[in-house]
Amino acid sequence: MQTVRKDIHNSEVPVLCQSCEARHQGICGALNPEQLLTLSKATRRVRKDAGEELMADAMPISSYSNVLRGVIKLTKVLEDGRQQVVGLQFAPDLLGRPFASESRVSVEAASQVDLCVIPKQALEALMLDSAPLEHRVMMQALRELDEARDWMVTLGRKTAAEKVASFLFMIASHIDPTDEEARAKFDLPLSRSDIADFLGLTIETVSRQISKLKADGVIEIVNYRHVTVPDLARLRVRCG
Amino acid sequence: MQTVRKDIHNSEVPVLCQSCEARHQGICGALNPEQLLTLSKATRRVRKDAGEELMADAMPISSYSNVLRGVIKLTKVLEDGRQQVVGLQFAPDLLGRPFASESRVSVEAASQVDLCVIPKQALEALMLDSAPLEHRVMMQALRELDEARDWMVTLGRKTAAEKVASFLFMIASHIDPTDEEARAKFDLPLSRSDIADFLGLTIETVSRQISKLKADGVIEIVNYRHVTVPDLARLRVRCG
DNA sequence: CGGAAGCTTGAATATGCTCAACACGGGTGG
DNA sequence: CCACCCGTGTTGAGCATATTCAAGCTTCCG
Repeated sequence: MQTVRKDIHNSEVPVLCQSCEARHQGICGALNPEQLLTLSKATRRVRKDAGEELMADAMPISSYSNVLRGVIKLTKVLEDGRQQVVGLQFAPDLLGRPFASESRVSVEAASQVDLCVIPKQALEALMLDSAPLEHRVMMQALRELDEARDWMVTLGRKTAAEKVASFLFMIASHIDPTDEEARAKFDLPLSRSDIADFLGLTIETVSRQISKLKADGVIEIVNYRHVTVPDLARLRVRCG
Repeated sequence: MQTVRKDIHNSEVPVLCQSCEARHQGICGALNPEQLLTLSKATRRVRKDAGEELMADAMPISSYSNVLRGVIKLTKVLEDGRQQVVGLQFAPDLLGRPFASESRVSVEAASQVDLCVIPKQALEALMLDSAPLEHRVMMQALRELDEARDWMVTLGRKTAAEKVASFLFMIASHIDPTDEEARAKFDLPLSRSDIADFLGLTIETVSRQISKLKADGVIEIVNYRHVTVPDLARLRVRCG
């Protein structure tokens, strides 16, 4: 049962935003109805399929996007084609490097996604105007920095088995943020190839380690993508 | 020949700040003399030797610090002792995770450092008050995020040889930011052990790769720490 | 039913690690 | 002033882990 949340001046809240899941989360939560109205005049909702590129590395940025649904992957590529996933973004994250004219990563839809696209100018103007908004954008950047540093430990110091366990554990806690002792059930938002690029491994190694976790009864796999973890704590101890 | 820079109301600029190298850089550059005066009443200068720990992981934070001289390393440690350096900070960076009650990394002086220590309360109060200050802090966070992501590519996808070359290239460009075609000469701010922890390698592998670069004439080593790079472009191509 | 894409499994190989010995340089004390 | 010692760095040999290359298997779709 879903009810529309009440704003103080709900009549002033743009129609599109009234039913938006992200209205009170992410950056929009920092805006008053008036600011929301200004912003909403410039935004548009877009759906993208898995695999579509939203922004290329080193290309000019013309817009930010709110992630409303689905998973986005940020990647970097070496000249010879070696690829590394450097970040994953979920709803209600804001997409786009604030205050940069060029993207420093390539941005791609990992699953089907819904986005609320915001022109660069519009959001940056509003940020100069609204300290709470800028603050929220900063808090997201800081959270991403924490996550990146956590991941550096995984990339630099964990074994293949620990890397794969860490990845599964991260997805499990992100998608299904129940208790650590609980059972979890979810669909992997990434292909084996994406997981490999995220972990700095080959797809074969990822596959072998997943098979091993399955053989050891730590996870159950149906249909490649669908995973069940009977006991998250048992997965947790495999993360190193 | 060093001259003291003129502020509009130089008389109002605190004595300590007047001769401070970082006065117009880092976060202090975003402050007017009045704000600087308020802040300076709470700060104190501290010198730390290489190896001293400034902040422990998961411990409460009571202060921020401006790095005035030297190199700081941010590390994370796994339960079994495996260590990963997740960031390096140079002058005039601000030390300390903004708006967090606990540190998420362990902070250690990699060389002898001079710091300007700022109580947590004082800086955060000023940030709420001054959008330009908060903006500058955000810009640093975003730069650190960019750097972390660049480093994830190195950790995840580069060979040992490329990792070591990348590290030397990064230090060379940071310490001696001359042209890429130029000759560079500098002291390594990190021990072999720190370099290994930064690159996700062992000290033996780091040593071997440095020896190889030396044998190939890409770098010259005097005295372990002191490095000369006759041609940065030749080092650059080894970074992958 | 056939084909393609994505995934798994196996065998051989290479890259970086472990363990161990040794070298260098700086400081200390006889 | 030299001998010694300790921390730090280098080098070598054997080994383990993850990669490469190759084949075969699922699942999805036409």
